[in-house]
Amino acid sequence: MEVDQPQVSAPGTGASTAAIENPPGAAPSPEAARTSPLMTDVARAAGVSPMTVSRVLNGHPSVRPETRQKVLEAVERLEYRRNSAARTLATRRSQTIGVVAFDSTFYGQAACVRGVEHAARAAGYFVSIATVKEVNERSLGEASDSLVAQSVDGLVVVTPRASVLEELRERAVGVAMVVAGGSPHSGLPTASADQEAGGRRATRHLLFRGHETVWHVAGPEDWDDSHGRLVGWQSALADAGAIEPRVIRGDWTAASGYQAGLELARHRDVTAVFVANDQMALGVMLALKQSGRRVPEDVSVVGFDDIPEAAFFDPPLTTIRQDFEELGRRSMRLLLQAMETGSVASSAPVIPEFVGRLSTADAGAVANGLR
Amino acid sequence: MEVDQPQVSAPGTGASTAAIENPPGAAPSPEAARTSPLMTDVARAAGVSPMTVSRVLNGHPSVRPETRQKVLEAVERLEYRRNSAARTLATRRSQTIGVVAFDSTFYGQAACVRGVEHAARAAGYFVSIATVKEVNERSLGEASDSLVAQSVDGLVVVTPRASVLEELRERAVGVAMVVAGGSPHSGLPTASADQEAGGRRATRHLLFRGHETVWHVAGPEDWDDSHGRLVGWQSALADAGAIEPRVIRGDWTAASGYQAGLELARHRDVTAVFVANDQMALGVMLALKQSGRRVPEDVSVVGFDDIPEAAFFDPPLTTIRQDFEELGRRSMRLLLQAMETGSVASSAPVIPEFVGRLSTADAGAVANGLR
DNA sequence: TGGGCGATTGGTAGCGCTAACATCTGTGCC
DNA sequence: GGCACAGATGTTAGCGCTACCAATCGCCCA
Repeated sequence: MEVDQPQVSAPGTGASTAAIENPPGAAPSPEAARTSPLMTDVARAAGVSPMTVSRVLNGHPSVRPETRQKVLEAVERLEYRRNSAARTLATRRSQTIGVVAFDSTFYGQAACVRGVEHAARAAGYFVSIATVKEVNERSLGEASDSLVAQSVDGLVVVTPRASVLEELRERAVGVAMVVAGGSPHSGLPTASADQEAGGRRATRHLLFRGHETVWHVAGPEDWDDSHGRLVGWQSALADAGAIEPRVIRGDWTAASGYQAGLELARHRDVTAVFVANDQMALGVMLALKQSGRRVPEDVSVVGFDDIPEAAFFDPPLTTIRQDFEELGRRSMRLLLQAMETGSVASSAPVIPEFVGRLSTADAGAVANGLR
Repeated sequence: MEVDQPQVSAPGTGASTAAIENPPGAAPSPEAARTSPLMTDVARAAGVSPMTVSRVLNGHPSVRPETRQKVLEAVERLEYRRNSAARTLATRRSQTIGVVAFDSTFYGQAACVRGVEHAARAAGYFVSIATVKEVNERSLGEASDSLVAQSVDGLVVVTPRASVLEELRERAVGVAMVVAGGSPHSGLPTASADQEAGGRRATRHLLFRGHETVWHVAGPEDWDDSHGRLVGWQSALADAGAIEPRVIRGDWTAASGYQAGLELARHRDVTAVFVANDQMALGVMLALKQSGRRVPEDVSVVGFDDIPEAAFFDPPLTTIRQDFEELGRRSMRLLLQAMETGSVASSAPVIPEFVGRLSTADAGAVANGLR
């Protein structure tokens, strides 16, 4: 059988027949720019080979300045945009990093994702996000799968629960991966804040103010942050020889804080409470006040996070500030490192900062000039 | 430039050199499957052609069930993942939609982005996000460019200011684009909430309660939402024949609300305030209270948005609820439509809902049992 | 003055997938 | 029984870019 050799597409014979009759340099006719220009078009316009265009666009050093100039002008003139799919296919790198995040309106999570995103863009990466409604192996796995399917170059997992990551490491083989938040003991490079130090700081503040002991409204049991803050609280109590009241659990929402506040109000001896986040502290304070306990005169309250609204609660909330964006930035830095070197060192935990406001007072002191 | 460097993470570096002498022909060692399997591999494993594998994976109808089964099993067995860059290159569709959003911690924006994301994933699309720090032509343009460079199939712009979109339409040629939030008059398909109706509702509520007039703390002038709420307030006032007090401007933050509250406190005749969002309302209330004005006994306050914390402000805030996630979902629906049909109809604005709580009282009524 | 070296540039061959055809079954019908 | 026809599968040729190597050029030193 005769194999008729199909027309070898000689360079210059370009694909589009229409383009042939369109002399270069002509004013862009309305019909002309049907499809967006290709690297070949730029090359032709600049009088160089496609390869040279590629080199210019990739910042390759050995291109003569004037050649580079010509190419850049052609790029400008044709409004050329490199096709990233083709680039990804050829280089096996997508210039995209994936973010797996817990889908919540919690300030901290959102701010952290923001930090990652900005750092990524600053480093020249695109960002693809997948949020999960529940934090468990399966959902995180699916999310990371979908990101890996997009061939991301790296993965930042913003998760409250590091224990859940074991399996993820296996699913996302070949992709650099770091964790933001969570405990730094996950076996993966992690950027985290020292929750325990924060919890200790909050508790000590209340103890120093003369309170015999400090109650604690904790977050969900399965969050590393909850755990850290609780442990910090316990250790500060132990150091001071104070008795440890029963822990009350919330779910981070103001509503759960309100419930916790109602329960606290039933105990006549409560004078100081460390609440594991600001939203819950808001609820706690409302419940306390509605139960006839003044804040801070009767009960002092310390929150955690320092969300932007905390300074405008009534009373303004004493709290522990976390820099979530910084956390995001750090994890991105870690990821860049991991992608380049394969290194796996976690960065040292950030120490949260104490922010004194008006929701705390000395024990037993019916404040006079506090408000 | 360096090629893939299979950095063995094991501490014992000596082991890696030994691995080089790994003789060929040995049983599939753990080292073997260096690269991920290709469609060709699946095809071979299933005893069919690559094209058939492709068809199965794309849900093409004309594949015999048993063939499909064989292929799926092979896919499973080899843990095959389709390379999306290659797919994108071949199909010219990336299965990714881009989201351009204003980079803020504002609850509404974040919730809206979430809504988009979930709807997108439900529809089988990846989501790539670019946030901008400032809302102007240039920054939005850059963000959308970077998304378009990723060859997204569609674009959702979550913007507070629709006027800024003119230029965007030209830059993102060939990409379907819709707007979430903003005014519905941008010339682009838009999913929005009826801010004006919300503002009117809030103002009327206060008027009905017997207040002679209602003051307004507005958002930034250049946000469509601010404008709509303000117009609603004005129209309700006009309808009632009430005089229109001077507008006080904030920037959405609680801090700016606090400043506004301080100013309001200087006017002895203020008995009712409609604040353009809940965060500012929080600040307003604190300033009012610190200035010796009780809420709601002396001054009634209505917010806007119904953020999750609003119910736990002190007093719990009467407000206008917006369903931001629904907004996101709607804009995604619009986008899918636009991508399929090229249609450009905006969806009807959602009407925000009134939520009565304790921050409002009848004019002049020194409430007894309100708390 | 010739060979060699580095800096520049070009050609070729894919990256992994799918659209569009070509081919091969099996079926129903006259 | 042969032919049209549809369903199931295979073959070919790119999608737009870059890695790799080859070719070319200028310039230096012996």
